[in-house]
Amino acid sequence: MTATSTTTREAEPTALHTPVIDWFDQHARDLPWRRPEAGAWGVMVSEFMLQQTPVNRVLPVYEEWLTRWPRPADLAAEAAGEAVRAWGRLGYPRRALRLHGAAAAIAERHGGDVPKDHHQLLALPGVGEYTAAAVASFAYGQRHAVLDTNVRRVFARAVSGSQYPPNATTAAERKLARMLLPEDDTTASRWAAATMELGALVCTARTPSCGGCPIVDLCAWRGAGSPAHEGPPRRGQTYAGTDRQVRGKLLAVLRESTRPVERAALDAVWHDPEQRSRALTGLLTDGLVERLPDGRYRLPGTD
DNA sequence: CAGTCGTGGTT
DNA sequence: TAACCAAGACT
Repeated sequence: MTATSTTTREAEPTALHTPVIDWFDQHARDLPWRRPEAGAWGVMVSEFMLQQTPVNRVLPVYEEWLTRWPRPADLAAEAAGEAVRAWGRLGYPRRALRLHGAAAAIAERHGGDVPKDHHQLLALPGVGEYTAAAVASFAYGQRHAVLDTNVRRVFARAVSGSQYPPNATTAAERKLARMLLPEDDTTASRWAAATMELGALVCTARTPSCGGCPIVDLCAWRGAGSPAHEGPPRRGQTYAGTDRQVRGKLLAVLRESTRPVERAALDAVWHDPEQRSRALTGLLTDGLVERLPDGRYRLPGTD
């Protein structure tokens, strides 16, 4: 026997794998981007949409996009403004612009196929550390540490014994995630999806369902008596009255209009002229809005 | 590294 | 009801 009798009471890193993956086999949601027919492009589209937007709101828009633009080249052939319009009310519409840009880069540089290489993925607009790892892992079955907010919370609790992870991803978290990663690609990919799902369904931020957790007996946070988060409040951003709200209102007008709109129509969305102007300038700078020679406005490239 | 960037459901 | 939260990226 490999007598790995440790003197500590810490579980072996691999002790978490089987219960979490078995739980995933039983409880994984049947999401469209997890089905084989989704392909790498489906996975990539879903990852963009899921950046800061809940699954339930993504589902219908995802279906629309994949039906309308089944391949990256299909999206790349459209005006960027069409992507912004089809983004609907998912929020953070710059993601639509970036996804359109990623599709164009894939069409031009990668022969129309979502690249498999992690470094090439990272080079695409809108693809950061998380999304590159997620696409490589979920679409191509590669072995990557996939650190999203769910996984970070699961690790913070189960391993580090904290209620919440740090505000920003730390080097220590990356190191831990790599240490916990199963050796073979297939299991690692499964592990990534399973830990994410566990965080989304059981080990939730507000009120975790520890009764249904497959690793509750191994959880360091539970073992410590579920201590409350220490330190300053983790976030706090009001939305009402911010430039973001004004930008949202402006863009909503343009999204819903097939035709270019007059400046007056945009001015009607907000009372404060200064903030209005600042928001519109920001949208123009970001490339989310286009100003025509006649002074009207529209989503970029739309007729 | 902290600020910015949408939107809507839940507590 | 105000605050929190949701598969982040970018500057």
